[in-house]
Formats: sequence, structure tokens, C-alpha cells
Amino acid sequence: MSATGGEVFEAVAEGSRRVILDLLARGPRPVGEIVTATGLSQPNASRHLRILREAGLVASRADGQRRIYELRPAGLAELIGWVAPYQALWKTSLDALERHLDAEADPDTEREDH
Amino acid sequence: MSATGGEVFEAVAEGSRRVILDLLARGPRPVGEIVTATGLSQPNASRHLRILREAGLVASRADGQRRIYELRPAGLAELIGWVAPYQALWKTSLDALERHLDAEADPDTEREDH
DNA sequence: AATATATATAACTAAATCCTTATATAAGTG
DNA sequence: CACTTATATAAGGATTTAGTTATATATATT
Repeated sequence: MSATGGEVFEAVAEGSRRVILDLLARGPRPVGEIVTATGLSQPNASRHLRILREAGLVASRADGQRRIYELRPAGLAELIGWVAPYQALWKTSLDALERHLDAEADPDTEREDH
Repeated sequence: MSATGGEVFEAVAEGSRRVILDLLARGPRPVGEIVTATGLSQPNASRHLRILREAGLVASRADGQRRIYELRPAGLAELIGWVAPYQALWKTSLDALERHLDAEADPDTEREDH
């Protein structure tokens, strides 16, 4: 079920996989859409999706001939649990994050526009 | 200075490097202490420290023949900025993190006991 | 049934990554 | 100055990883 040791960190270390996650954060999608949205080759996308699935970050269900992938936010528990203390650390010391988030404030990059 | 693209994610993907960061979160330390505390070989520790430094996660200053390494929490901005939306996502949907944090609640693993 | 579409897997290559041993550099100590 | 201690770097091997092309599998369509 949940990844054992650092699997999540490795899954998330790859840029294309973060792009896939960001995409799925806006809602479930079939592989085909992920392929066109990311520009990855189909086999490569499938491979990244398998890695993400094995890390517990996404899940897939069949819809006819398609496989719909969806985000499993709970899979990030290990990562979030690890950063939390650091987050606390520099919330007291620095406002670097705020500056970072401001720089990233781009409407096209929004996730979950609800 | 600050890492450009995903450098932080890759730096943090490695288990030994997370151990080093967790160690430095408790305070600055010379390389020698990091070596004995982690069990890494000295050259390997130096290598991991260089990677962490280039990613902006640690900084070093000279103290005689020693190099004192210290945490730079601001270096985690990219990572924290990226997880934030997901954090929000499942704070609404799931309490998996809380359970995860409870499981990790070990006095020996505390950071920055101030 | 034959063909087309959607996804997964296999086989392979190129590049990156981690680790070790050996050596360099620089600062302390006698 | 000779020697030791602390850290960094170089060189090499072994494993891992991301990517490709080719093929398998399963579902839909005609």
C-alpha cells in the first residue's frame, strides 16, 4: 500500500512526474490526455505513471479501453511529514517561501480552480 | 545561489542526504561529526554535502581545519512551494498525514528542541 | 471476424548516480 | 620543518534511470 522507504521522494524527484501530478491535481485524466498535455511519448508516460502508482501517488481505474489516472494526495504523507519541521523552521526565520510563491503566482499554473 | 530547476528535489531524493539534513536541523556540525553520525565514508559524506550545498540546502564556513555545515531552511522553498497545494488538497479530504505524523512521533527524532 | 484505438510491457542504449580507493590541500601540533 | 588531522577532489567501477523503438494485450468499431 503505502510506500516503504523514500520511494515517494524518488518518484517526485523527476520533473516530468511532478508535471503529471500537477496535471492530475486538476482532476483525473486518461493516459492519452496526459501524453498530449506533457509531450511525453506514450510508453514513457506509462512508465512514469507506473512509478507514481507504485509510490502510491496515483491510482488508475479502467474505463473501457482507457485507464483513468487520478491523484492520491495521501501518498504524499511521507514527503509532507518530512518537510513539516523545516517548514516550521523557516516560517520563524525567513519569508523566502512567500517570495517564492509570489514568483510562482501565475494564473495558468493554478491547481484545483474550485 | 538558489537552485534553478528541480535541483532541490533531486538533492532530497537521496536517503543519506535527508539524514544529513535532519542532523543539521538540530544544529551546525563539522564534517567529522556528520561522518560518524551517519556512518558514511568521509569522501561520500563530502560529496553529499557538496550536492546539498549546490542545491542551496546547506552552507559551510571554515573553523580552523574544520568545515562547519549548517542548514539553510530557505533552500527548501521550491519543495515546500510545490507541496503546499497538495497539502491543502488532502487536509480537506484525508487525515492520513496526521496518522503518519503520529507514527513518527519519536522523541529521539525531534529536531530543534528550542 | 477484421481493423483500429488505448495502454502496457520488453529490449535496448545512453547518461546519470552512488560508492570506493587513492590522492591533494590546508590547517594544527611537536 | 616533519607529522598528523580534517576535508575535498579525482578516477574508476557498478548500478540505476530515463528515454527510445518494437511488440503485446485488451477493448471498441465496422
